[in-house]
Amino acid sequence: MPSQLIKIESTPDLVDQVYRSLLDAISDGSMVPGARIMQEDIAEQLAVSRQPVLQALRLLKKDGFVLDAPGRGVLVAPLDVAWLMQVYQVRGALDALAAGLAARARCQLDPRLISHGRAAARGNRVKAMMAADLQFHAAIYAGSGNPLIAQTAQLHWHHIRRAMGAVLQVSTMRESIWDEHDAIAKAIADGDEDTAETLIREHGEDASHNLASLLSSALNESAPFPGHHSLKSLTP
Amino acid sequence: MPSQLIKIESTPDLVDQVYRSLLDAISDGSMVPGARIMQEDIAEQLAVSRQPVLQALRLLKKDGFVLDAPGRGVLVAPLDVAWLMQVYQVRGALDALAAGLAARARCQLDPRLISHGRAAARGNRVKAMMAADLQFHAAIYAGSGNPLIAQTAQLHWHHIRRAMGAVLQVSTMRESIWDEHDAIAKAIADGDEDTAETLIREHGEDASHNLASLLSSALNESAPFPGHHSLKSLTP
DNA sequence: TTGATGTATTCTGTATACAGAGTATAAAAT
DNA sequence: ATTTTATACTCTGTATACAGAATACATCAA
Repeated sequence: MPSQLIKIESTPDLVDQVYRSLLDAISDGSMVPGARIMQEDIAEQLAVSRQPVLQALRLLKKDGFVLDAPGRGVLVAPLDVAWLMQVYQVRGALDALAAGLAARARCQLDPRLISHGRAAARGNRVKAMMAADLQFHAAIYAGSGNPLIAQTAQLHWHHIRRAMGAVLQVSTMRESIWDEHDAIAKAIADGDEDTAETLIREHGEDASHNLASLLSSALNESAPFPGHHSLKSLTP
Repeated sequence: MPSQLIKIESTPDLVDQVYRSLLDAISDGSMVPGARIMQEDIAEQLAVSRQPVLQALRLLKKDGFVLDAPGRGVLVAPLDVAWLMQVYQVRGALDALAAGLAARARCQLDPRLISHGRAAARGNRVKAMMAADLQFHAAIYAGSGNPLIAQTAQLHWHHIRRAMGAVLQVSTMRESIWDEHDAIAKAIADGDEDTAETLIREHGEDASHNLASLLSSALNESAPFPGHHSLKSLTP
């Protein structure tokens, strides 16, 4: 018998790679909301044929990141405050569910999530803040024991990330959210379902209102400037 | 100015049509759980090329209706009680959210939904019962004013429909659920958010437990019999 | 008869080719 | 100069063609 062999991981599918590349580019704002997407351009930039691009675009359409523009292919979905609020509502419900389940399981979240989060909040790198925030919430999803929650909410986070990137205000990520996170983690560890659900619900509503006001004012003043398509290459 | 013209509806996309056809076939059980899917077969049955089939399968994979079978394409997702429970959990949260929002809007559900539901429950056509059930819940989604809820939950209903079809027991749909529906509708109309959420939550948990026990016993006894692929034609 | 190895088949994923729909441009008429 | 019409171009969706990977079968050896 040969010594332990490392299992080979599944084929990196071109469609998946294109999907991720586009999702990233849209989420981080390098593909401007409202910009028209041309399959051939994307295909050329990523050095693949139009086929995988076509399929990836269809997946993104299902997720709401691109919209049909009947006569002229697809568009990067414009930022829409109403839509964002709907996303927040659903994510709030999922967060509450996950927090309750995690509390029932008396899940111990890694304390470093919070300390790292505080550190990021003290800095001024918005991306790091958002990443830490997501990591904390993702830990709750994982702790819920229901992978469907994470799968669904993960997509919502991309929408939120996009909106946050649009309002590049550092204030969006005030440090106090980590006090809230701390309280939530404690409630979960104590197995206090009701408190965990209530806290995370309020937490989500705060974030929602906060982003709504920032975004709606930002959308009104900013004149949208034309596309600066730039995708990361598939082969890093 | 020409007189009112009826707007022409968007192109019936082949991919969408294949997607719906497959989703229907999987949901109603005519494509057996665990059966292997061959693109060429599907393409031939629907009289299209493999291309739209390929894309539709990828969408279905994202939804969890088909699974990757690394070396051999895709499989109709086997019925899995644990997975179903997770679906029910998420749907429960969405239902509660929708019911609360609908109550806040003091939404008046069409009373015929319930009377028709009772009529169906007295009959013995399982499909009609499930349809009435879905219609009631869909009305709540619509009443919530948040289309994202409906979009997400709708997929879950297909999973549930599939599981219900597998346990063809009429008892699954006892008439008493329409008493529960009635109470929920009243709470919504009265604007009583808490009651509506609580009632629909219990309602969902009952259904979940009910289906879980039926399904797990059914899965243990039934010897799965080989595929009887049969798809509805694209052009009816 | 059982096991292993080589070959052929099958099926998927990607690329290329083709046809149709729509838009924009240019030319012509008022 | 403005409006209308015709032509060319662009881009999408679908079909076909191609190459690689995996499986199943058959052949051969023990």
